[in-house]
Amino acid sequence: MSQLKHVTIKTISEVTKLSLTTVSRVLNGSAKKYRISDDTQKVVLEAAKKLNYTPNQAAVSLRLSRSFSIGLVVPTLSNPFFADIASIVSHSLRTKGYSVVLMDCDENEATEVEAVKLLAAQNVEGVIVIPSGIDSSHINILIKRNIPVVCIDRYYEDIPVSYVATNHYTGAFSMTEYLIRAGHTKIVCIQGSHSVVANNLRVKGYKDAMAANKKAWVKVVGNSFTQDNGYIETRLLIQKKERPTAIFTLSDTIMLGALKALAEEKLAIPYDISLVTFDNSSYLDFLACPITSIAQPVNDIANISIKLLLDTIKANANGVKLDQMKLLISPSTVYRQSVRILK
Amino acid sequence: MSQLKHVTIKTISEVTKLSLTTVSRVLNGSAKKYRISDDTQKVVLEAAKKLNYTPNQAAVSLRLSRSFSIGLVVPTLSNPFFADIASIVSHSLRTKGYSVVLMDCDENEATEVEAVKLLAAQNVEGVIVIPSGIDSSHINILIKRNIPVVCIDRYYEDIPVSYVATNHYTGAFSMTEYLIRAGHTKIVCIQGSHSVVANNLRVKGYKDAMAANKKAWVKVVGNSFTQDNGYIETRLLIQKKERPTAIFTLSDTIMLGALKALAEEKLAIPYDISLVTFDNSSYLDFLACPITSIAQPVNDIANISIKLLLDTIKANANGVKLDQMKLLISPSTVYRQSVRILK
DNA sequence: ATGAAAGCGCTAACAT
DNA sequence: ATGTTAGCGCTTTCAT
Repeated sequence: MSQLKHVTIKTISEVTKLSLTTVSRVLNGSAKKYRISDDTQKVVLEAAKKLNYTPNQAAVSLRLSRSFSIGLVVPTLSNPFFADIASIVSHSLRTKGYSVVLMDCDENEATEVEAVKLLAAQNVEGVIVIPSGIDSSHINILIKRNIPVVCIDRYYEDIPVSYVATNHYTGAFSMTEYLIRAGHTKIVCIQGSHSVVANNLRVKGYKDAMAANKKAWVKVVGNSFTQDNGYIETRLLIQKKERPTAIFTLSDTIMLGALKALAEEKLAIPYDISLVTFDNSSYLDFLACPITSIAQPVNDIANISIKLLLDTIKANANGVKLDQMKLLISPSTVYRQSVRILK
Repeated sequence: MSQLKHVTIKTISEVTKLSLTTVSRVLNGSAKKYRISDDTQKVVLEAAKKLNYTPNQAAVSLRLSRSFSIGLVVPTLSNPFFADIASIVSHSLRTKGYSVVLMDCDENEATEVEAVKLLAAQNVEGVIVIPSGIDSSHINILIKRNIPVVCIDRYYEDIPVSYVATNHYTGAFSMTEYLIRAGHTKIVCIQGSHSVVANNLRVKGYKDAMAANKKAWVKVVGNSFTQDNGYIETRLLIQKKERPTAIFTLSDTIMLGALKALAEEKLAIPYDISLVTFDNSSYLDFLACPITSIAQPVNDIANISIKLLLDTIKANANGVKLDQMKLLISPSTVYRQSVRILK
């Protein structure tokens, strides 16, 4: 290790002939609290600057038992929805004095468990997690250690952790009703993975809307949030003699697959078949036929989660236990030209 | 602070009636090195598990003067290219025992400077940065503190920092030649921001290819990596009497704007005009006309950067100074149906 | 095979 | 207005 000797407050104390305490006080901004003279402050500050001093965070953390860092656990940043949230979270927490330790779990539950354990060991002051699975035992490690947790998007049934998510149910419900109002009766829903709560809520929204409007032709197909799934299911659907009049894909990835299948069969949207989706990626506007979509309220979700987490941390520090919050943020619908009005 | 007393090695030492030293040795895996008996090991391990012990990273860091963390500075995760890199970096570094501290700078240079300073204060062992600007002084803070740095995508002319990037020049060059070989003569290039090195290299690739093939009709327009820019420039271009036969947009965002302008004027790709782009977002396959594109080698870039950084860290620890590396990774071209063969 | 003790860099009682 | 000192949790040299 040929590192040049680190500059510490001790170095500065020697150089300035002042005590460690005084140097420390000046350097961490509690100078006026201890009425340290302007002259002294100046001497210390100058020495610090000249020596290029930076505090050793490990020492501060150890001393204060605070890490000034917050964990962010995401399934994968390849998903733009998660990436957008990570972007806001990282950026916003930094302005509040926290570093963000990122854990990308590659959509793997086992990886997520490891990630959470690592965060616990690092004594993060809180963690925001977008869970990949349904098992909550690893989250319990955090709870037991009294580390505040906020879930985004997906949540656990069995533990009292606050969460904020899109109101998937009302989103899917209102989109389905929109199709029904437009005169569609044979509306099929291509879903993502059943092990994802968000998916199931969307499916329920679709089903309930169909039931509420006395539509008998209820059909849910598919099993994953992939283009392949959208492609395969759509191919199967359009081959049947009783072809749906509208397709509701539960994600943009699924939608892309559906699009490909429709194009291959030369079916035009919305003339031959209507198509709506969930996510509202920015390219929807620029497709051959711009696709109507439910838009998740990413900004609100990220900002509310941060506020919730920081509030919990603060309450915790004061020995107060905050109630679990369940916040469902209403998504908006972006109407484009992919739905044919049949009546 | 109503925290329950933390479990430390001291707790375990008291419970097991063994010394701190022994407990520490067992817990950090150096048991056999000190020939600690199996019985003792078992006792310690069991107590640790029962008490739910996790080491205090701050203490370890302080003691070892190692942080086990690496900084990742990105302009914004809203850009899928950066998000993909962040995903791989976070995931891969964790398997190598490092945490990743994420700094999303919101494409703001001042924010980036702050971010870098924070990373320095945290004693990260290295940092991977995708620079937002061209000023390098903040990076010098890291260099001075002997913290290894690797740049991705963009780099600094004036400091000897290793970097890895797409070979923007050859990518644009070969794409342009492809258009020329297809018989195009009036090829226009819609560029992004001139303050971005990657942009300028792409422009140069385009120009050089045109020159190498003696094409006089060389035209570069535009000034930012946005849909608006693509839209506006394309509207202007197609209004002219001497309309280009092909448009080369230097990013997918720009391309989306171009697409919109073309659709509004009912110009069909590739029949009325050909279109190629740079980035290769996954939706290109599903557009009305699938668009031919240069694909950045994200995986290679991320993995090579990581290797480079870790090698530098290792060398550093041994007092060796590694040479600056400049790695340009060749992008690939994904051919789709957006180019009309004119000869 | 196990332990005692020093010290990493910092902060905060507790002096004065 | 400034200084002395103990200690946060851990690793490691040096003993035994």
